[in-house]
Amino acid sequence: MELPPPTTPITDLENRVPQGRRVSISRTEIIDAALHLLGPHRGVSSLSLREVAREAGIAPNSFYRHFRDIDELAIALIEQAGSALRSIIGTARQRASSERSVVQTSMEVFMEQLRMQHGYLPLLLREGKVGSTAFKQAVEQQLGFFETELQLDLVRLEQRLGNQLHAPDLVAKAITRLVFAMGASAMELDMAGQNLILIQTVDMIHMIIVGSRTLATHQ
Amino acid sequence: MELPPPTTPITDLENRVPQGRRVSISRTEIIDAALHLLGPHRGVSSLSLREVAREAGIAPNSFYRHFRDIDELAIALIEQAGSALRSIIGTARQRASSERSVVQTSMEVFMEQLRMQHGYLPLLLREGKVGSTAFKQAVEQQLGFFETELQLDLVRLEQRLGNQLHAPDLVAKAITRLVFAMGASAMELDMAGQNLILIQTVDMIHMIIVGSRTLATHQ
DNA sequence: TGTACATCAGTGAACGCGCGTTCACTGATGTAC
DNA sequence: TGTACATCAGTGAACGCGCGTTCACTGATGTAC
Repeated sequence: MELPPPTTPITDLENRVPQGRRVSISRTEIIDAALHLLGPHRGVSSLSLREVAREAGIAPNSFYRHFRDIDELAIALIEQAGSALRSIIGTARQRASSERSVVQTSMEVFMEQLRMQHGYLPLLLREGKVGSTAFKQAVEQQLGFFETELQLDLVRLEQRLGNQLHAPDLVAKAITRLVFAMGASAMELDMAGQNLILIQTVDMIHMIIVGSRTLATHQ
Repeated sequence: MELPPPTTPITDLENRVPQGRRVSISRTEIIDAALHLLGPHRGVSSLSLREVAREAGIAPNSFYRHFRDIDELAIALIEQAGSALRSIIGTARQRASSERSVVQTSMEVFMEQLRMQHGYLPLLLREGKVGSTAFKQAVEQQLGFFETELQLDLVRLEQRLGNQLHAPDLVAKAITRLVFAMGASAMELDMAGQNLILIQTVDMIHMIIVGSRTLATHQ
């Protein structure tokens, strides 16, 4: 009743495949609609099928042409958010070199993402404890990817510095979990509060790394 | 239709206040009903007023005599869970003395709580990111209490051992957040997986403490 | 190029359901006399 | 002790709502000839 076919121009992808069968709806458009509904204060689990359909400007049952149910959409959202963020953080890490600046730079990028109202990070931070098993596994998987990449970077960096690390896998896991937990609390705070969390988290990360070095050296 | 007045015997509290005005429903009974509905896989935010009322054996609108809405019940649940757990962990800490055994013992008690199907811990672990502002603040407050008590114990212990700590408040905060994050992942796992998480978390905690000592000493 | 046909993404209407909330009630309990 | 009354915790019925899901449809598009 309200929304006739959306007036936004058709994407480039659309133009590149003109002989395709697709008409006006794509999976991506539905995902984007869901993303738009999820501000900084709403969780994926609170999305309803009809609401997403409304936002995407399609009939409720058209949803089923692209996803089996809402849960499948939620998982797609998490996967998209995870890979987008890993790419962003990965780029940030490459630009920094010394240990302090790597940690500092990564955390700054992280907090910057946090502040983006409709960004991917709040999405990942808020989820993971509620929802279907498949959904929780999807979140856990993304965290695992973060840990693996962090561990690689850590080991590389410490070798360059001539240091040894005790249990680098646990160092990476501890840092990842801690950063996500701290980030989740930071979401509710104002700018000053977020900066405090940033400083605290950087300090915590250093304690973990220094502790790991000390344990590797002195025992 | 199904449930006439519950057949469970009236509590001791009830008997101690015989001239009170209360009839068959108490706030506590509603909280217990909600607790019973929340197994290891359901979040507080998924509870409906009617469902809780059904479980408590009362009419849906009787709920309003005790709580303004479901959110007020959720906050009461979190507060009860938090204080119960702090008491349990506090007792465990007092029984242990050396650093290793304090960490080890506390974590064992923690994991034991985790395994209790209708216990308080899963409740606290699952929440905190979704829900009303008041609800999230209630969860954050409980975490703050944990941190404060942990910090007191840490400082006391390290003084006895003759060690100094860098930023003991951050050490307590990092440990608390980490333990809760690791615990939350452990909930989904079997016994063997939970034991692995236990070992990993103990190791992580030591890295943080050792790192804090090293930073306090060497700079 | 033109026409007839098959495909299938998107749809409008309808379903039954559980929800939160409201209303006026009822009936047990405590209190006043 | 007995009676009349006020209080108010608990209730049954009803409301309108948004939900997920289904059905048979329609009409644009690609394909065969």
